[in-house]
Amino acid sequence: MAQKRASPKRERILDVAEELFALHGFDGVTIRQIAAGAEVDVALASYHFGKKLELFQAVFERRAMLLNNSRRDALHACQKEAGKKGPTVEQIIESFLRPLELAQETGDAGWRHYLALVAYVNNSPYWGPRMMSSAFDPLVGEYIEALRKALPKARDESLYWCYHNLSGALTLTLAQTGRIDRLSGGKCLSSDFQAAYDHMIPFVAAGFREVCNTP
Amino acid sequence: MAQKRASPKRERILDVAEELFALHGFDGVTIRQIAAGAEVDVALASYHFGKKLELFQAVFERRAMLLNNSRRDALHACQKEAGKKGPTVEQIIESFLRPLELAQETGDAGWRHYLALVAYVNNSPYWGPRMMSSAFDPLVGEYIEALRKALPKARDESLYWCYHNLSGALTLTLAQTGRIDRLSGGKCLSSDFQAAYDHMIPFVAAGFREVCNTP
DNA sequence: GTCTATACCGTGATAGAC
DNA sequence: GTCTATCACGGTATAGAC
Repeated sequence: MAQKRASPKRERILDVAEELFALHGFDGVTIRQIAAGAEVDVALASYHFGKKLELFQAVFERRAMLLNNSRRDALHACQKEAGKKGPTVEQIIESFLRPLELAQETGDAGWRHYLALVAYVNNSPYWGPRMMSSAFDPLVGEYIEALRKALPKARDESLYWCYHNLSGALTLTLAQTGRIDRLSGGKCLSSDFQAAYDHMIPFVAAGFREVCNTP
Repeated sequence: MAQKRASPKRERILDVAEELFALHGFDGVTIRQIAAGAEVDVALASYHFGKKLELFQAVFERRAMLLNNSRRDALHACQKEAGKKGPTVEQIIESFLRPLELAQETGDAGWRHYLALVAYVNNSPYWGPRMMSSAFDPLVGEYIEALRKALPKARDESLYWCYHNLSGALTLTLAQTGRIDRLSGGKCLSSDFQAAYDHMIPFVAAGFREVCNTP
């Protein structure tokens, strides 16, 4: 059933599937739409990936490791730079979010689509528990530990709920719904990631401090 | 094609559709599943609601007005209580969130499902722009105005981005994905709405102050 | 007016021939 | 790797029972 090596058509299937799944969800997309978008025969998707679900998982996993790596690098870099006293809350949040901004602002639209797909999965009561934890929670655990060090008085529950708030704000940003465009009458744009993170980082850091600086 | 009066089967269709749409999204649910869940004939859904899309909209709209009303009441109550100087950021956020907690903690599971559906819609790049703005943005505008009064130095963009962060944190809470349960090793529960809002309110209020107290 | 049984017809996932 | 056939399922319309 197909090797894992990169063939151009195989990659095109993944690219198109990524975009369509991000926009319409797993059930809102048909193999035929994907095949048409990639300009390949319907059957080639099953040839390379097997069932529709397996294609979905392949799309989800393709960039997960890359993302985890660049985040881990950013976290370790800021820890190294901060020395023994450890990084501040802002620095930690920054190292969590900026790798996403970098990915989104590559010319490669694929990263934007992929991150919208992660938003879909993370917010889904069906897919969330099935796919998010295994792919991302190990590294999130490292972030929580770094935050605990920066906020030594924090209760565990507070740390997790604050992370939950961060994750939610981030998820809505990744989803690219354009709602803020309308609400603000065009003053803010969903596509303006830099503005999103510039506002999110101090917002979230202040939230962590407020909630986690009391034992 | 049917009047709007309440018939028991009609309500059951709405209830089941609400739950299934919230869990699986529009395309992940079939009319037949809904009919089976409601123990009615397949054709009854089209009899009462017409096309699948219209059923979806009927579900979405059924509780939207009720929700807006209880929020508006809460906002006006806190404004009245605060007098001429106006309510604090905390009080405004509280009046935005607590009505949801009340709804979720009714015995009526319908409200939990409905709010999970709102989370699905709000986070969807497809449905979000089509359904959220018309239903909820007018009242959100009132909230923004109240916040502007409490944060007179704020730039417009900052207010909107902060609201976006609030909306994201809230959305993930409404979605009930159970991810925090795993991540925290059971210390926090998606189903514990009181804990969620108790942590969200100070978190968000501090974020607004941090980002919006500079011109 | 409310509801059921059934039929229609398009579409989708997938297997198997080539 | 590609093309085609299969077969189940889904949305919806219709006819008529209660």
